[in-house]
Amino acid sequence: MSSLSLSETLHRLVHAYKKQLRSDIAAQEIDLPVTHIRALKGVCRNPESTAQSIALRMQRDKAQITRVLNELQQSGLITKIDNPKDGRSQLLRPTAEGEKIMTQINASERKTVARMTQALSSDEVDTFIKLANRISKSVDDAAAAKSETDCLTQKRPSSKPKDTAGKGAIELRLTAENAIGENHNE
Amino acid sequence: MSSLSLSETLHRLVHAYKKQLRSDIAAQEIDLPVTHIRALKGVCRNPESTAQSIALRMQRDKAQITRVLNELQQSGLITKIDNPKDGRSQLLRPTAEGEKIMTQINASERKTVARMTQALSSDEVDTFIKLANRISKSVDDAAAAKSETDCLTQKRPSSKPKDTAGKGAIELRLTAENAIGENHNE
DNA sequence: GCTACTTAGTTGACACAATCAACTAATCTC
DNA sequence: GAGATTAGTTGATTGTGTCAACTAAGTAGC
Repeated sequence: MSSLSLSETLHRLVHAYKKQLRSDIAAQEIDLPVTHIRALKGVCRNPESTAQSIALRMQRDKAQITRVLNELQQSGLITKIDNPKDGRSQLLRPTAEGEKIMTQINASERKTVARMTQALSSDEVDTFIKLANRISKSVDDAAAAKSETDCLTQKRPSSKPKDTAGKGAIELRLTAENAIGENHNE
Repeated sequence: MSSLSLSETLHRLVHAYKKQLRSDIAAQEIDLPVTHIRALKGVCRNPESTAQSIALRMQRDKAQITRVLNELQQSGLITKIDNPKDGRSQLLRPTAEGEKIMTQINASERKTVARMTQALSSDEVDTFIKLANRISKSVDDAAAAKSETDCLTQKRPSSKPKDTAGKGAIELRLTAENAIGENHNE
C-alpha cells in the first residue's frame, strides 16, 4: 500500500530539509553550499582528516571532494598540511576562521533540526533516525553484494578491470560498516 | 545527542536511495533522470495534469518542470493537448510508449523499495513514512509561517512584490495540505 | 470594453551536485 | 626495481534547483 510512496516521501523530505537548512544558513550570512558545510564539519570533527577520509565519510566522489576542499581552503576555512606518514596526502585542519564558522553552522543546524522535529517527541526522532540508518544500510549492503556478484560473473580478467567494479565494492562495504558505528560521535 | 546526526542520516539515506534507484532503472535500459521519472509518474497518475499541477505536486520550480516536460515530450513519452478550459495551459497525457515505460519503472521502483526496506517490518516502514511526512510538514509549515511574517513586516508595498514572498507562502501551504492527504493514492 | 492584476508557461542565466575518465605522484609488494 | 595500488587532481559532462524577465491568456472592477 504505502510502500510505493516511500520514494515521494523521501523526495519531499529532503527537499524540505535542504531548503530549510540553506535558508537558515543564509540567514546567518554564511555563504557556503551544503556540501561544503558537510565537508567542513568532517574536517572539524577529525583532526586526522584527509581528502580520502572525508570522501569516504560523505560517500561522495573524490573528485567532488577535492574541489570542495580546495574551495574551503581558498575561503580560508581549512588548511592542508603535509601528512608526515604519507607523502601522497595532506592532513586537513580547520583554521580559526573555520572553527568560528563551524560554531555558527552548528547553531543553524540545531535550529533547522529543531524546526523539522518540532512535531515529534524525542523518542520519535530517535526511532526515525534508527529506521533511516537501517534503510541506508540495506541499500549499501545490496549495492556491495551486487558488485561482488558482478566481479564473480566476470571471472576476474586478472588485470583489466582497473577501477570499475572492484573499487566500488570495497568502498561501499567500508562505508556501510562506518555508517552504523559512527552516530555516537555527536 | 542523536539529534544532530539527523542531517547526516538524511544525506546518506537519500544518496543511497537515489543511487539504488538509478542503477535499478539503468538495469532496465531506461535512460531517464529521476526528476523526469517523477514527472512522468505524475502525468500517468492524473489525466488532468498540467505543468502547474505537476510542479505543485513535486514542489519544484515551474521552470524546471517546463524543461522536464518538454524533454519527456521530445522523447515521445507524453503529449500535450490544449486545455479546453484554459487557453494558457495544456493537459498532459502519457503516450502508449510512456505508459509502457511507466510500467517498467514501477517494477524497478518496487524492487528498489523492497531492497531498501528489506530489513524492516511493514509496520516499521509505515512508521518511517509517517514520521517522514510529519517532518516534511513541519518544515513546510515553518517556511510558510516565515513567509507570512515577512509579508507583514514588509507592510505590503501595495504593488511592488509581484511574486517574491506572497506566492511562496501560498504554494507551500497548499502543498503541505496535499502531502498528507495524498498517500492513499497508491 | 478598458484597465489592473493574476496566472500558466517559457526562456536565459546561473549555482550546485554528482559522476566518469584520464592523469600524476607517492607508496606498497614481491 | 617492476608492477600494482592509492591519494589526489583535472576536465568534461549531466543532472538538479533557483531566480528573473518575459509572453500570452484569464479575471475583476469599473
